[in-house]
Amino acid sequence: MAELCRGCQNRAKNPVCSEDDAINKVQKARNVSSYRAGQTIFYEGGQPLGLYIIRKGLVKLENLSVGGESHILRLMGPGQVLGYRALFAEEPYRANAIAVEDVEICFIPKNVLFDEIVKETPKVAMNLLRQLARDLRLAEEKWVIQVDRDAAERIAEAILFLDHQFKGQPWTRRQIAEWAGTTPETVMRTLAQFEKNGWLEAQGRIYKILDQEKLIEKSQGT
Amino acid sequence: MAELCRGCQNRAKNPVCSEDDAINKVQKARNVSSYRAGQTIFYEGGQPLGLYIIRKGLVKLENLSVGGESHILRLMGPGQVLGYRALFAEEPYRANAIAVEDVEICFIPKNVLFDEIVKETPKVAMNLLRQLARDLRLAEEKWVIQVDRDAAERIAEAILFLDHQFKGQPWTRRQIAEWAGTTPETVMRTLAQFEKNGWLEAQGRIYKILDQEKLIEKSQGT
DNA sequence: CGGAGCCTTGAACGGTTTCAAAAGTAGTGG
DNA sequence: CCACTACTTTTGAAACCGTTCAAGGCTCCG
Repeated sequence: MAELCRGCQNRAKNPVCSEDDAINKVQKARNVSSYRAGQTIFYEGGQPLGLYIIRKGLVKLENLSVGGESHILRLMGPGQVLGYRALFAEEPYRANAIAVEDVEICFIPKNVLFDEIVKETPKVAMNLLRQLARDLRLAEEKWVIQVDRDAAERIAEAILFLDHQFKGQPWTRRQIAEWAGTTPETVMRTLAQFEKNGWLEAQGRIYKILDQEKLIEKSQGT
Repeated sequence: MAELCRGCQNRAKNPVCSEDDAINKVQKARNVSSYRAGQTIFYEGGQPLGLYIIRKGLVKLENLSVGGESHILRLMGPGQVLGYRALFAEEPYRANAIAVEDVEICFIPKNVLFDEIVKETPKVAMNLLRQLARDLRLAEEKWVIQVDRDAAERIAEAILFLDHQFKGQPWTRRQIAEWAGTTPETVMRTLAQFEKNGWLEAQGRIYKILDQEKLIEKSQGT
């Protein structure tokens, strides 16, 4: 049995649960469920029925192009919300949400969220606006980086981001490539170079940053 | 003297003014001003003091990279809002807003918008959430397109977008390049090719689409 | 034990950028 | 109104970065 929302250690990180005025309504309406690593939480094309809040584990939002290549749009960990973009845009999902590890998730149905929580708690609305506005900055930054940084610079950026947001998490070369907008081969060669420079150390799929300064310098175009 | 907000033909297109419950507050608080083509409305690094609504003309949001290259992040026309991302993110502006043509703009101060409009009119909050969520989709799509379409495909996409959103507007090769994430030379050569194919016709800086089907096909990677 | 997917390296190809140069165009200020 | 300046348009040629293809060995899971 899941504990009460009030005691949840993820409350503070989250635009909905963090407000005392809303927490009782969340408690009543929420629905907890689990997914194993690799399982899909929602599919591209599906209609959003509510909002997900990650309680434990890591989720990736992946977009499949016509050629079959996969791109990672966003990564979310404990305390972060999921599935809100399509919900508020009143559009179908445009990406697959896939559990990278075993995951536990709270679900809040759309009508409760809209009619009881957002409408009656302006602070939640402001929090969600802040969240979307910051995601928009990140997405626009990602495009600019894709346009005028070369592959090595983007990979340095990716390593720094992944280490900062999800420290100690293992990543395959392919996942890093799907995040950085390049190929696994290029990630391979570039990371080997970074290791030779003494900027980081790879233990299997876990990377340890040895010289953050140099990586930041590289990521910003020398 | 500016006419009353109720009679403004841009009301419907706009997340704030479209709601009857809010329009009187907007009318009282707004401030109309004008900018000549080429003038800057706000600067990267500045603190947002409120929200802009474009009444007339075209505005570009441009990001300058360290190398001095300029990238167009967003383009806004009459009825669209401007400066809301930084405002709701509680961050400084991350781009310059520059008038592409002569422009007239309504300004609504932050405190009125937050305390009197958004807080008291949940529909405005929902409209703004929808707007941001859709911008986020566009930004993420733009990144994916940048990653796995080649330059010609991106330029086809750009021409279709610009024609759809801002029909009859003149564009320099450089502006198209800054939108499509490539160089003016590549835009030049590609558009010449499109003309030779009979897909479009250039009259100076204004482009007329002759074969939309073929351009759509090209933009999606043949 | 078998297979799927990942890691790793090499070599070649090709699309885009970069550099350069000349002509056209638009806007500014005297 | 003209001249000057700055920017755009246009085309050519060369260099280069990163992808693509290929092949071997690896690990992990069923």
